[in-house]
Amino acid sequence: MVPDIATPDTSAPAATVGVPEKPTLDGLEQKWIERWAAEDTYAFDRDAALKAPRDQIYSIDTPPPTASGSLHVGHVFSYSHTDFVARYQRMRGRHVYYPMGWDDNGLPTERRVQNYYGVRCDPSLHYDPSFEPPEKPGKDQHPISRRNFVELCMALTEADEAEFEKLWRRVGLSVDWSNVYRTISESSRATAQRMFLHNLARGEAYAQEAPTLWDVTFRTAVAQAELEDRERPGAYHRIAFHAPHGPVFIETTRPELLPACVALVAHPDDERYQGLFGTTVRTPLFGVDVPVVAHRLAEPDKGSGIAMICTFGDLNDVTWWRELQLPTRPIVGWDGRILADPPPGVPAKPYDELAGKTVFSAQARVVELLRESGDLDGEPRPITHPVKFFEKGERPLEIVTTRQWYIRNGGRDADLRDALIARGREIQWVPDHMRHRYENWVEGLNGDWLISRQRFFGVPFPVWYRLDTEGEPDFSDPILAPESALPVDPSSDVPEGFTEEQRGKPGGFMADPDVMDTWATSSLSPQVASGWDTDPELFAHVFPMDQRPQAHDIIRTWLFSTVVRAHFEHDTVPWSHATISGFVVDPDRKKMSKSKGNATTPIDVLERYGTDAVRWRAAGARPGADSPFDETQMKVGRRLAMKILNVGKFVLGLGAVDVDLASAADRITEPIDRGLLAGLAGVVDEATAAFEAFNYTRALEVAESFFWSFCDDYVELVKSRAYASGPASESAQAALALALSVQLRLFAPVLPFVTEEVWSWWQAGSVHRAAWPVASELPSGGDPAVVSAAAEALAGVRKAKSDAKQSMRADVETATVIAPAEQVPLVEAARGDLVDAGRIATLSVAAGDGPMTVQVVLAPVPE
RNA sequence: GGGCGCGUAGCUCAGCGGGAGAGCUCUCGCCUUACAAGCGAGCGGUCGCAGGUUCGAUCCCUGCCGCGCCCACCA
Repeated sequence: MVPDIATPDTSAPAATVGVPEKPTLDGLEQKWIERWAAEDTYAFDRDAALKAPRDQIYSIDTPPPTASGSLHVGHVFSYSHTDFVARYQRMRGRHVYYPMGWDDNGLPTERRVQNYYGVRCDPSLHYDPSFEPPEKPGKDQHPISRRNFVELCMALTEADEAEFEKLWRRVGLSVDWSNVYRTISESSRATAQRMFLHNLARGEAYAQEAPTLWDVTFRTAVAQAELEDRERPGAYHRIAFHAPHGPVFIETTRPELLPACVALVAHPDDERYQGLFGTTVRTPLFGVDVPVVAHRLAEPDKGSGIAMICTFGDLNDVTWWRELQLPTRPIVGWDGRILADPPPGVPAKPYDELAGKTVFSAQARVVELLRESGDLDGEPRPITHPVKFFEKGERPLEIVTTRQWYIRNGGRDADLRDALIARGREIQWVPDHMRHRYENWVEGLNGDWLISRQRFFGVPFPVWYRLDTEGEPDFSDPILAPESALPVDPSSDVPEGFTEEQRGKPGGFMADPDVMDTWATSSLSPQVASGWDTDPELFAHVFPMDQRPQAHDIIRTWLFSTVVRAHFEHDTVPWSHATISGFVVDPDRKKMSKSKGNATTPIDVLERYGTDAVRWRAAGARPGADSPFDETQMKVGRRLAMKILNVGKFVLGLGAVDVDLASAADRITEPIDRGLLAGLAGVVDEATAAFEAFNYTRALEVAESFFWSFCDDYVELVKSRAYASGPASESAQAALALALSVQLRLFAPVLPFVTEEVWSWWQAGSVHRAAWPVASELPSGGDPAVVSAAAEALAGVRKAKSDAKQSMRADVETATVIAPAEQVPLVEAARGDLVDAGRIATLSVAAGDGPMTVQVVLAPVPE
């Protein structure tokens, strides 16, 4: 269904800039980028939008690119996809709200700053206003205060973002560049903190001390959504525990966790261990008595069927520990090393041999000790097995008990989970099957969303804690920042009723040291972009937004978390449509990414083929479909752009330039001219329907296929008539003018530069502010079959010339078209054009059986 | 192990119940006053395999094979 909406006035007065002698694509980008900026071509008219009904506004929740990252061709493709739709909607007459954002807070920026300047953040240091980063990063990272560090983050991201904007302008994104947001900006921070306080007040956010997946390199907690499995070498160690009636063998890949062992576990139905349940066994080396317990998660056919539970080796341990209410014996610290002191009940010997070691060297030592004590049965058996990593990390995750902030996401609450799945079904997914990714993920959640990170460049939690007389924090009764004060930085701001001198002192206060995870702030991109915190009037008009474009790999993170936040705060979905783009993959079908070294730099491709050609190629990748990068395709796009330029020049030179478009339809009398425009009307309808379904690929395809036949057949057929004068000539000129105008507008969303260029030769204003074409602006009643019949007959003549290895200019003495009876009048209707285009002296047309044939007698070739 | 998607010309892909298509590549031609970064013509496929439904299947159903992605498993 195509909504019936008002379209802007297009009867602009002709203001011919002039048709150039030799049109060229060179320099088009720079020329029009500057012009569009100067004329605010893509500005969002807030005042008009606020008066417009909601369905005349189109708002887009643009993905804010990671400012510290680098953009490759894949980004260019997916952002182009969104721009196609934005331009289409704008031409449909809608107020397109299309801001750009930069995701500049978080770990990626911190890493970039550390490497770029050779610094690291040490929160214990004081701010040094005179600090200047070294010219060249030194070998050792220079420690600086949090505020100095954040200042560097701000400076570097600003520079990065300026580069990004340049690229996006080059790509031709019709973004309103007066409306750019940053996820680290003051208003973004205020939005994130306000939303957090709302979540907290409603019980949707909470803090908890719990075992947490922990990256030992970055020394921060990470969330379930940020995990990935990597195959790593390991080994099964068969180890004897001591029971009264002999050894009990367990198999483990992590013998170094032996001192953290709190129990052995087997399946309740496992007959081998029935006698042991309820008894205790003694750990080797350490001699700690641990119970043997039963739990359904223990798998009889895995290893020896009985496993040791350690605090904590993996998530299964956490489950067992929680459900079986076992004690805690933590031995791994935040830095990934074995803690200095043994946990309660574990003897200092031989623990002291492990203290301070990495888990890797601790494992080696434990194996030696087990070998010496005779508790290692046989040799370790090497295996490879999947190990959980932080997706940005380099070392396996540990599980460390820490205090963290969470937001409920249905991972521990079936009702909430169902509600969020229902939200997913309110969204229209493009393509539809991407919904499964969402539901798959929500159904598989096994815990709430961990949003706190032990990092520096992010949005801090607007929370302080009172310190008791011993200087210990009281987490049970946090001091919350008042909403009127947001954003706050609790590490430098002081809560009401306290003074800075009381910070960290007994009886005083301390700041919550953590910052929010990137997704906890980017999940608010609709609110940030729509002015929830800054412009409630606008927010009421553009939210829920119309479209969330994004890639499929972050459905579980960005998309899901955005749904969660909108569900809690607004009791709605954040947008009506989620359009999911695929990846650009290399010829081996591997995802393009900088880290893999297979990424193609966009600027290079844009330089070589031109923006329109690259966008044309991008349009060939349908929503959700991965698409291989192939330079030969870019050439095809460039060829199309060139063709539009050339045919535009030619058609206008044929007299179309003087045609008054408003009355053109009345002067189109020739059947083939009317037939052409009837065919074009069908193309307009198809392209429109395709765009309404976000199928820019199909929209381009129908326009393009029509266009090539327009150039190769129709223009060739009518050009000599158009050259002449009289009513028949005027008919051709009017048809050419209308067809050019409509086709430029059909191509405008995908090929903004070349269409704007040709448009500017004879029309006032920007093609991108012109009305999307509608069938009703074209004369009705024509028969497209006239064009196809004439083209078929012309092809027959061309084939004869080609077979005779003659030029297409060769003269034809006689051409005899034998066609099905119904085609005869169609060919006759185009007789004059056919004779001219084929250089035919005598043309006869007759009815016959079977498909059309053309018998051609060529004129003798003069020597 | 679960889910999703995809297997159609050498390549990239459209078509999805009654004629197997497009572009690129390749071949052969053509200086044709819009375009030689062009134009014209042509070669090329038992539509992954096996069953089933149907008067009829590339298209619908079932199973299998292959590829990709997501999730789970991680003693």
